[in-house]
Amino acid sequence: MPARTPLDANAILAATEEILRRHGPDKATVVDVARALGVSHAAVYKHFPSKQALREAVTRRWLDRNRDALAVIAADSAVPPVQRLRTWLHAVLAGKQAKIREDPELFAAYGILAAAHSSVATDHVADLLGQLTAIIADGAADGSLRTDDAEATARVVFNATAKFNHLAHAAEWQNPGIGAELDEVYSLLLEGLHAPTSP
Amino acid sequence: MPARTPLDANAILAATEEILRRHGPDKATVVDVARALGVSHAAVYKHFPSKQALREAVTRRWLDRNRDALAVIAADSAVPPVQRLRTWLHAVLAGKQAKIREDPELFAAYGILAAAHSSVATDHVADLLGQLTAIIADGAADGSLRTDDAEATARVVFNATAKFNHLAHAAEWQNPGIGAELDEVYSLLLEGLHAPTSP
DNA sequence: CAAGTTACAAGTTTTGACATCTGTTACCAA
DNA sequence: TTGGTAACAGATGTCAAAACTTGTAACTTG
Repeated sequence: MPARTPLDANAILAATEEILRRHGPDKATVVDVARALGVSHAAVYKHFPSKQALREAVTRRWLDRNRDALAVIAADSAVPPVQRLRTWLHAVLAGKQAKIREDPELFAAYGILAAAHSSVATDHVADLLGQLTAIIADGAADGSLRTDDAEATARVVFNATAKFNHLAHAAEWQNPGIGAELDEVYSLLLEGLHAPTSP
Repeated sequence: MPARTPLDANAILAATEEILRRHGPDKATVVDVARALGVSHAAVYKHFPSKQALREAVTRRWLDRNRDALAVIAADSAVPPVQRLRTWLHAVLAGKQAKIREDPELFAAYGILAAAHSSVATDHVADLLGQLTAIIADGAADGSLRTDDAEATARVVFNATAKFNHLAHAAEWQNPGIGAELDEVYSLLLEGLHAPTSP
């Protein structure tokens, strides 16, 4: 009995996301996904070589949605780079906070998947670093930011704000003061600690 | 049959550490600790009110050893505050890296314990922040560091170096470039990103 | 009475038989 | 050939019974 509706990769990903939301990452099975789609689980294996590949694909889709939302901020040349940097750093944090609030189960699921399949996570970090590099290069171009190497500086800024962008700190993002802490780090990064040599 | 050697809290803590090293945090039982000491498990309960209290005590001892080593660096007034800050930040990282290298099992065990009994962890963070505040206050006093509020600035520096001090990032500390990354963050914190207003 | 013991209730973990899941293969239909 | 099925072996997960762990209490000894 062939399928009524043609099964495509996107439908599988959407169903997987729904199963993940309902069952959590540990209890979500390929059989569950297939049942939700009204097919046998072997049909899913025609589109994805393994359960791991399916999970990676679904994680990548989720991270890419986030990346695209951030890209809009990073590329908004109407906003001065210094302010855009601040907005972008806050948006990275706020986007993840929103995911936690909206759907903690799904967020936890993605957290586990992202940690397990590291190429997905490292690719995402590379995407974000690209956006950050663009903002910093814009600042260097208009003279508002000081840097020798926008890419290297982007890495440093990303490392210095790890508490506000790395999934390992998700528990601390519930704290109401977290946004203010990010602002403080942002300010110190901009201005520096060193006393002026000629006051 | 009373004990030959008098059982004291310190002996229990040392035995617990050994059991933790051998069995890991999930499988280490109070009975194991008592057996290693040649007593019944009820004897251990004469010294510690609960298993949780025993675990906290052993974790606290471990963290305090670290704290004391760092305190020597933080209080070394022979070293200029700016340099002392750099040395201290590296020492926080290096101390934990050394623990991982020496005894990964025990480190993982302590990581789990510290995460579970959060008052132990928050107390330790408060200790470290106290040391960092002292360094920054010294810098403010001799004019080498710029700050309105040494305690607030210490918090910001600690947050900005979370990748190099927070246990959640332990896996990344294996990376050989991690020390260089810390140096880059340290440099950016000192100097700032902003272009000088009057060049 | 200080420092330990044995004995035990309540809760938690291990065990081992059973069920489910993953991934593959051989097959079917448009 | 593309898109599906059914049946299967081996790995993994589940569940109830048995074993162990925690924490307490009543007891023993110098």
